[in-house]
Amino acid sequence: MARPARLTPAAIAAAALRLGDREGAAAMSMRRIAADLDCDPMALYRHFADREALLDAVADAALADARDPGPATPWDERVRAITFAIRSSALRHPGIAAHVAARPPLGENGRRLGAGLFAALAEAGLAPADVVRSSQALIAYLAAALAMSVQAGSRDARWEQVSHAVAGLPDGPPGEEMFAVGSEEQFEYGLRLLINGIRAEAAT
Amino acid sequence: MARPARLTPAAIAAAALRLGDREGAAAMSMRRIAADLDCDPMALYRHFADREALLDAVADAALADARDPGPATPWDERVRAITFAIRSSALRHPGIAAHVAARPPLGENGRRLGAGLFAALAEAGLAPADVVRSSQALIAYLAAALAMSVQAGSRDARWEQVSHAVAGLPDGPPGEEMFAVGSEEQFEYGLRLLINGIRAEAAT
DNA sequence: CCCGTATGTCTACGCTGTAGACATACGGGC
DNA sequence: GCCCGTATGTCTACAGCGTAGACATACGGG
Repeated sequence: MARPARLTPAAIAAAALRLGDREGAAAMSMRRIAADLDCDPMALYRHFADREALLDAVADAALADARDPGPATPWDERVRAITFAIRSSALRHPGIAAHVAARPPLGENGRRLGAGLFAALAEAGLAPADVVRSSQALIAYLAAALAMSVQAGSRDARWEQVSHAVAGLPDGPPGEEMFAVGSEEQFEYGLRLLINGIRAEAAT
Repeated sequence: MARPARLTPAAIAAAALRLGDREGAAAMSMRRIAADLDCDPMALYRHFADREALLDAVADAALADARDPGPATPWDERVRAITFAIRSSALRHPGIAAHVAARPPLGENGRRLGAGLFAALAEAGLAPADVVRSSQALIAYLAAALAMSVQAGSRDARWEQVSHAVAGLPDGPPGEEMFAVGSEEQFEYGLRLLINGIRAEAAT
């Protein structure tokens, strides 16, 4: 990657994101990112306090194309849409999906999507305190499902082992998606549980 | 810590757990653990394939005192009990709670508690496939809530900033627990959403 | 008694994040 | 036009990490 005229936080984050996509999460070290930008590793510290701050920016950059359908959409569909948008944006960059999941959404995109979630839940008729609690439950679920999706693809797919071990099933063929942990279908099921729970809560 | 007569996986995990409790997650390096056991770092590799495997054992050890109330308890209370037990066991060891959250529960204790969860959900009347899906949704939520609890205590409590930023509230006094993200009350709220969602699902 | 295996030790390699001193380039005030 | 303060990038160096590979020792069964 050619070096830009001047380094900026956005350019650095974008370069790191591409690097992570291309070579995996482990490649996103300060030295490696700097090499990709053809600059000194220490130059990055002029723009980010530390590696953690840089990765936060990368995580937010990964959410740039996640869209909130806006207030015209019914609240439950909007919640679904925002949640799925975050999920698929993050999964498009598996290298940093784990980081997206592990960090509070403090960047520009995170705040934008969070605001949409708040608005949708308020429209559902929840009390303000429950709006906060519900959205955090949703984000928590989303984050963990994301982390599992990423892990399921790597290592030895150990989550499948869990289902087998716990269910006491034989270790034969897994019956396909029954144990596809990070799958979209699995994700959607849990999301439905939460949305139905929210609907019930709003009705009281 | 005195060195045991012979190193065993259990002894190593226990020592690492104590070390993590005493000096924080960052202290659980192979070198530091070995120093605590008064042995060579490489000796640990005779008992664990790599650091990751060792931390898995530590995470499982942290769940040793989490209890499943057993089949006599109604399914929803049992789900609550197991989930809370895992949460509080993990929080008792904040140094490794993040690791508990990030790893599939493949250890002895993890399987035991997972089996309890499966049994409770089956008793709720869910189809087998939905038992798996629901339990994974619960575990996902639990894991993320755990991770947030731990983070909330460290760094700069940035999750609170999220609520403020997204809600567009002034940065004045936080109104106490309204934004206490990893709090037990927040956790319980999300858990109730899920359990109510499960109940609804089981009714169909 | 002896040998194979299990266990622990030592050294070394390549990597990490980042502190601190230094060079350079730029933009506004005289 | 010059000059200086600040912003930006570079260099060196340090302490720490996980762990590969060769080596020593200790133990239990034939």
